[in-house]
Amino acid sequence: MAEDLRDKLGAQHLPLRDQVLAALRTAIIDGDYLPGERLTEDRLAEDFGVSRNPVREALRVAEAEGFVVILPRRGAVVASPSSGTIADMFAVRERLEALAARLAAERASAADVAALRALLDQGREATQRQDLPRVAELNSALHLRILQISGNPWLSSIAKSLYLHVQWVFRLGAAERAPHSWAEHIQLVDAIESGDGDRAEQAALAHLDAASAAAYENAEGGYGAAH
Amino acid sequence: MAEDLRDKLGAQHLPLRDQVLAALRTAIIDGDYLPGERLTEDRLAEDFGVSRNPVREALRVAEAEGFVVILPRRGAVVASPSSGTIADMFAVRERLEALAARLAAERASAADVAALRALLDQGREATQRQDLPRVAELNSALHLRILQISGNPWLSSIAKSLYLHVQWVFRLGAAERAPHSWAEHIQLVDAIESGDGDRAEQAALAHLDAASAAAYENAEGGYGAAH
DNA sequence: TCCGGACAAAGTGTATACGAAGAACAATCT
DNA sequence: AGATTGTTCTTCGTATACACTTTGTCCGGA
Repeated sequence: MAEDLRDKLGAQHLPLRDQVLAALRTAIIDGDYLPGERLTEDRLAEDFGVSRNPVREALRVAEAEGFVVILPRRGAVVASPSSGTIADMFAVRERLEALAARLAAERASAADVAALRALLDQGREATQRQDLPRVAELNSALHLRILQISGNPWLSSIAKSLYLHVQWVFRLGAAERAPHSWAEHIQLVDAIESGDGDRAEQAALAHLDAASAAAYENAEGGYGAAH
Repeated sequence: MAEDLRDKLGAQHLPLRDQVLAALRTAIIDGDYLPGERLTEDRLAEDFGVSRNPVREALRVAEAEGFVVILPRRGAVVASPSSGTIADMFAVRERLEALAARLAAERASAADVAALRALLDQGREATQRQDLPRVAELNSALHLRILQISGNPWLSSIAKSLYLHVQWVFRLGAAERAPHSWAEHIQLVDAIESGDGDRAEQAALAHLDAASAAAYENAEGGYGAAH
């Protein structure tokens, strides 16, 4: 048993615990494991075809990242993001991405800007094709790229983590909302290219405000689970 | 062997891994383990008087928190914060604590303000006594309290983590710089009490700017290690 | 019926041992 | 000297064992 998944995972030469962590994260984000669901070590070990050790190590990190909650002597359960934390997450993201936009504007090379423009083009195209999953993917890619261009590793890693959680909440809320106006993205990249930090920061703030409003409205109904 | 430390740690009923993690963190922050130093599992297990399992789990979390770097098949070494990351950390902290100050101003209860005032008093007193360690401790307590009052768990946990790293860098830089002007703290608490979010945010920014400048100047000489 | 305690089951927390594989370093050989 | 080969250290993953908690169940008695 368990050979099937192990082979699938074991193809690469990454430590198993990292593969388990990645698999666990995506399983949670994709809703395969729902908020409140119990994650016993044995069960996860079997699901991923590994022994308890890699699972345990992955669980500790997942806890630190906020995807699971571990109760002493009781084990792990999938965390339950409440609608309160959506607002909290966006409040933090807004500050962080505004800073990222400013730094990116101040530091972006021509190649950086070109890469952003390329993403913008692909996004426009995907939007026309109504390929929503692809648009969402490009949306993430754009934001992550700006983070990277900012050159601040702390900013980058923290915002990346927040971004994952935002995606998680979105997935749970069934509504696959049409990703927020691509026009805002264009203004943001324009601002970054101009090298004007203030302008870039304002553009980021405006974008995040709009996204936050939409997200909050979308999630208002509640998104199941979470007892 | 190892019974001595185990007894010391095992007094409470927290999972061993958490105790190991806490001990590891403080050991790194206090400079007992220096940047670049190699941390083999066996060695840590012996140092803390536990088996390798809790150590491994603690190491993974410590890696996620940025205190150690794990090289596949090579093991863990204490991370080496460079002077570049000091500036990066302060850039993020500035945004985050500004937000925290604003939220705290908007949400602080009378009891919250009273608690802050109490810390302020103790700080003034400790400053007069020239009890620098105590002042540093109160300084942390004040910032952490404001974070907590902000009521945003994401903000709180992220900033807390950043704060630990800032302390770490400070400890490494031998100079136990006189903690930045307590007067700035008073202005910050005044602003929070007033309930004026803008004013609180400005006060936080001013404080962080000053602290950042001092820290950067202090660390400029370089603080050993960091290859 | 409802309460309370004994009892069993499940699962975590920790320790230990073992084998495989990678990395670093020393010794050896050409 | 330079390349190659071994040796050693250590991580990585597996397996196993066992104590201890928590939880749930069952049963007898008020």
